[in-house]
Amino acid sequence: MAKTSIPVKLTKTAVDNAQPLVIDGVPRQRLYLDTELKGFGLCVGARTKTFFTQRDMNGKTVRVTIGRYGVYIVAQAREEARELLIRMTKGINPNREKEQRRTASMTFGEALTMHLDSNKRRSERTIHDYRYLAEQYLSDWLGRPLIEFTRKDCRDRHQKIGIDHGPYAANTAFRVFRAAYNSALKVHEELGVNPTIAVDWFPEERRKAAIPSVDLAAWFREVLALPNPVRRDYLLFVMLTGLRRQNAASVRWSDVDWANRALLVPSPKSGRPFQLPLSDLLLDLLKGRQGCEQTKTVFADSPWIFPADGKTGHISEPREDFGVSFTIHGLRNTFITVAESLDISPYAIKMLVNHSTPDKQDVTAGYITPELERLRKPMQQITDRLRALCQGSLVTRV
DNA sequence: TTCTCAAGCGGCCATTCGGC
DNA sequence: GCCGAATGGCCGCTTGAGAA
Repeated sequence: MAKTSIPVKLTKTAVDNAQPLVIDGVPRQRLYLDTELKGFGLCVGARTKTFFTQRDMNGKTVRVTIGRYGVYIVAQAREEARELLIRMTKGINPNREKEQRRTASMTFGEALTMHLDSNKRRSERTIHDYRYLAEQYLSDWLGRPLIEFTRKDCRDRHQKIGIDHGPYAANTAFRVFRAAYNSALKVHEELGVNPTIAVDWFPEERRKAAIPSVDLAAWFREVLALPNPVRRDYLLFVMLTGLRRQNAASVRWSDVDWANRALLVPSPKSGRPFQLPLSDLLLDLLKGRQGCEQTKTVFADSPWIFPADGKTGHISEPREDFGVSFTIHGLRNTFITVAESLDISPYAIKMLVNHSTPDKQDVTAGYITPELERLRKPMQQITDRLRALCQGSLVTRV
């Protein structure tokens, strides 16, 4: 069997010639142990040659890395090894020392730099925002070692920022601190639990961009006046289904279950395919699309309900010059807002808009057919309310 | 679409273990 | 003290959930 360690006088020539062990064509580490200075050696891997020292301490072998060949020449490594061995003889474990030094010295600023410099791709905007937040709200913490921060420090500072600058500033500033700390924690396990665990986060309102109910009638009139029927029907479809815009844009005729009056959404963001009940108005809309001249002629072979010229073959980001300002996602928010204004359970709303629910992990059941009938009534209620709002008949009551 | 965060995976390397 | 093997951690990469 090939030896994994070889006694040799470590010289430049010996190190240059040192090769890793190769078993079945796979390179494995091989140790070259110096015959001149006991405890000094070279670890040769597939790509690197690393000097080390090794000595038994308290019954266990402690091996300390000196550095890579190329950075160190043999003489420098041997000298370093000699010093390390002297200290190890005195009972000092250099690995423990190294660990403690690293932990004790890394500051919040360094951790933040490490976090932002990591190989994860981040936009310029993100980097700018993180730096701004750290310098704006935690500037006096940047030079402080992470190991010094306590849970009380984090909790108190978060509260103070909240009072001085508002809850959103406090939360975002501490998200930055948390991320930087967690990055450091990947390197320094000794840092322990992230002290932001003690932060009493301020509640945040989810930003919504629903079309105000008073504007819905005007919006509806503008939609009906659109010259392109595909765009017109797409906007109404998003509003009436509450689907995410990509899911709505990519629905196919084969996704429509006419018999069960349902639409299959095969790949929503949640990952779980689900069936959405189709209200009367949605069925009418889809039948209208089927009967449309454009569908029968120009897009006769298209699998898409909202076909378009272009790479995907279906509609993409329609931008219309509307009097009523809105976004496509805002139509989904409008659906949710209207649903919330009705006497519909939060669970049913979550199911309808495909948000995560407590039973989310149950993906083995496939499509959620048992939910379909339970959701049919609330879906019809939402559609009826949206129709009334669009026709302007409920504006004064909502 | 963009971003954070978490988790999984494989390859490689630093460190530890245990027998001699 | 030496030696071979095992272990565990780091790194790069990918994927996916969730939020906005």
